[in-house]
Amino acid sequence: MERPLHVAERPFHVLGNARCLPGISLPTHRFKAYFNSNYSHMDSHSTLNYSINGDFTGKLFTLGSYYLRSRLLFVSTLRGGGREQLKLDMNQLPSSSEDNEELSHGGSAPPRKKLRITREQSRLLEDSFRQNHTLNPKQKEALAKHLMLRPRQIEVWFQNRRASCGSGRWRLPPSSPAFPRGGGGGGGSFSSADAGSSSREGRVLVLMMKLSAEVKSVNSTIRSKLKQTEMECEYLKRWFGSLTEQNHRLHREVEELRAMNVGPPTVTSASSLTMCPRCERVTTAASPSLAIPSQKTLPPQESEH
DNA sequence: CAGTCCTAGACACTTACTTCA
DNA sequence: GTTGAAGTAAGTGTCTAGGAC
Repeated sequence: MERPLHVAERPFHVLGNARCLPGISLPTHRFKAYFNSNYSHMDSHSTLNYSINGDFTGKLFTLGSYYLRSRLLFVSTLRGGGREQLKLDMNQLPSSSEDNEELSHGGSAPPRKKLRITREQSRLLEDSFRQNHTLNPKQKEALAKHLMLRPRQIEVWFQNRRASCGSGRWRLPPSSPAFPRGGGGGGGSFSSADAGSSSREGRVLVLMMKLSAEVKSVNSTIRSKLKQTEMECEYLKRWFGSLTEQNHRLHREVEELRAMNVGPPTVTSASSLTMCPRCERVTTAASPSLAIPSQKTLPPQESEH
């Protein structure tokens, strides 16, 4: 069943964007990333041939789009001018025992499991990161093989690692130590190679300046958030004061009405109340001017004081 | 050569899982 | 045992460079 396809056949040529499909959809490169990540032991082209049968093989050119839901691959094709959707059950793919284990969840998306990278893996990744903050595909593949991880996991680790040391806005020199992270992993110590460097002081100085700038930035963020919280607190205090005052006023009115002793209170029957669907105000049919603000009424604005 | 389409990689932001106090 | 915070693997949306046509 499996046969290598000529490159010119371009089985994954997408005529439309996968995003045009409803539900969970993947653009092409994401689908490939997913496939390579989870089915790296198989060739994606031949897998499609295997799964969809020989009849479909000839139609691979006309793939419209595809998307994944759980482990189901939906392939939208363009046959005879009309759209047709094929459902490819990945459960039927020849897969490893690990995959089969994951797939035994009755079709629903399995709970997201979190991989914990071992210390040794982390150390090697840190070493690699220290040498280069980005990986080319070959390096990624080699590292993945060496660490017994999926290439996608290496990719994600490097992305997160870059993000954790300055969001990629600035880069450490290739031989500089990575930032130490909470909980360790040994990322913060100099290697023997660094110790022998003649420009070590200079790099340390640069690193300290960058750290200082980062600290200033973080402090600034904290200050602005604190300021915002203070303003919100002040606002809520004023609102509370306003409501308290309103409450007192209403109590006084009730007392005054009781003092007037105007006979039995006239209770408005529920049937005579109407609610405006737009402003959600409850009014009586007789006196729409006595509108009662609903609970969704916004708190008083700054300008009201 | 310019324009268009597609791919793949990167980043920012977010979510969700795990660990630990 | 429970809970909340912190750390972090992974998901998602978007942008961009580069190659093919």
